[in-house]
Amino acid sequence: MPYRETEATRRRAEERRANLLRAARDLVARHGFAGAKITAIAETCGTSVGLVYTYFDNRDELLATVFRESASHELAAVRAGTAAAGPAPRERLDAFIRTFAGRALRGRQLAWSLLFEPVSPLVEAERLTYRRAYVDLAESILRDGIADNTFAQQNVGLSGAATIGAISESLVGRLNPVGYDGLDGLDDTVIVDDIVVYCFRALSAPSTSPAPTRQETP
Amino acid sequence: MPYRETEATRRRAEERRANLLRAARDLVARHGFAGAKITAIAETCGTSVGLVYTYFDNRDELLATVFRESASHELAAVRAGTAAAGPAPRERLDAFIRTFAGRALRGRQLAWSLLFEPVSPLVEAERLTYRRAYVDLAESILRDGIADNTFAQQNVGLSGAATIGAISESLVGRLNPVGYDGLDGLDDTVIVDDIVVYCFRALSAPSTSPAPTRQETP
DNA sequence: CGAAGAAGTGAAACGTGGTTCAATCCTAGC
DNA sequence: GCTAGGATTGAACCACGTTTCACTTCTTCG
Repeated sequence: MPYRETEATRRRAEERRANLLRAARDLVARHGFAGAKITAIAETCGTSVGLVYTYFDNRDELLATVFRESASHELAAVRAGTAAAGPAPRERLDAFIRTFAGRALRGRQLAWSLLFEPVSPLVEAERLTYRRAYVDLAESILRDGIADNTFAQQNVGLSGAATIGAISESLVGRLNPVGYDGLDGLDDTVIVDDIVVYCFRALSAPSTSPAPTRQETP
Repeated sequence: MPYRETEATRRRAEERRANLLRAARDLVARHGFAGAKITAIAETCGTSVGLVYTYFDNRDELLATVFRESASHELAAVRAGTAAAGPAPRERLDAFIRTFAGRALRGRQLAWSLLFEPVSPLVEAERLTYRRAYVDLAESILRDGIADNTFAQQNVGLSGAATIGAISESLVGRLNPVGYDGLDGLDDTVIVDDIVVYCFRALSAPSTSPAPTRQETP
């Protein structure tokens, strides 16, 4: 019985798979999911079209994997940024928004693809999962902030979703490859600052509502 | 020279066109834009596939027309609902949100299609226009409210977008045909009430303390 | 080396809708 | 009724990516 799977072959296979994923990720980050065509992926990493199908059942599954990897990377970054701000809800919310918005504006095509680009249902399901994760993160900050009176008493679930919505919608214009943007001409940092202001006002108790942090002048 | 265009023929043609549009509208309201296939449209109003192309250049243009009609109808309804509330910014904002959210929740598939369903770039352009119109409407309420001190001094453009985003995102879960919804189990009216609360908090001046740090950006 | 069988190739088949167009049906005016 | 020319039909066509699969190349081990 010749041929046996061995360390070398397994490693090579994993490498191949990783290569395909990397190629796909790059294409997505450059041209969106629509641009990640099987032929393009194969070509990018110098293999044949058919090979892709020995590593992935079909395109959707491949794209879903790409989505998962990219999105979880982003989520981890936002979580890290938030955690780095310490335990105080005020600082955590500030960091959350700035990390999220900042990263999105720095990698626009990717952010747009992850947040808004039309995708197949399978990938959309993946997106829903991550959207939930962001809402959850916002909610947990919110809950802590309500407990210590930083934020007003409120429907946490709704406020979480609404806040993610407010942030996203404020960014769509800038991220969309074919933009509309009623916010043209404004500097990115101004936008982010104003998003922070908006969210703090939206979540804080009217009576206490303190000025948000890190307010540099434009 | 036999055959001449006449009143009767013209009327019949317009009727045909209107029929096609109505069929398409119904299909969109029932199955989304993806469900409005040319064959389905033709079948629905008992004509041939080919005929569609004597009335519309191509599918995208037809769908864009459908979008325009449906969206402008919705927009008009929201405008009317808002106007009916009188001149006071507080009541206008309240009416705006309730009309918008209420209609969306009453016609979910249509609302979802108009707001979120993946569509071709041509239709997406149409969507952008209407989204802008809603943002504009929100902005005008906001501006008036700032003038009479109902609302806080703020970046009107951003707050308008963010507010539309907050409302939309709070609704996606309920509208999405394949839902995620972290807000399951809550009653529609509760949701709408809480959206109103959220938006008012987001836009209103803190009752006691004066305007926040960052002054309005034009 | 040679056999067993996995890895890899890429051209052709497929699926899905939109779009065309030659053939046919109608309508208006004589 | 007849004709010119528009209205209507629907099967064939096309576009375009995805997926398959018969074939070739490579890897392992006795």
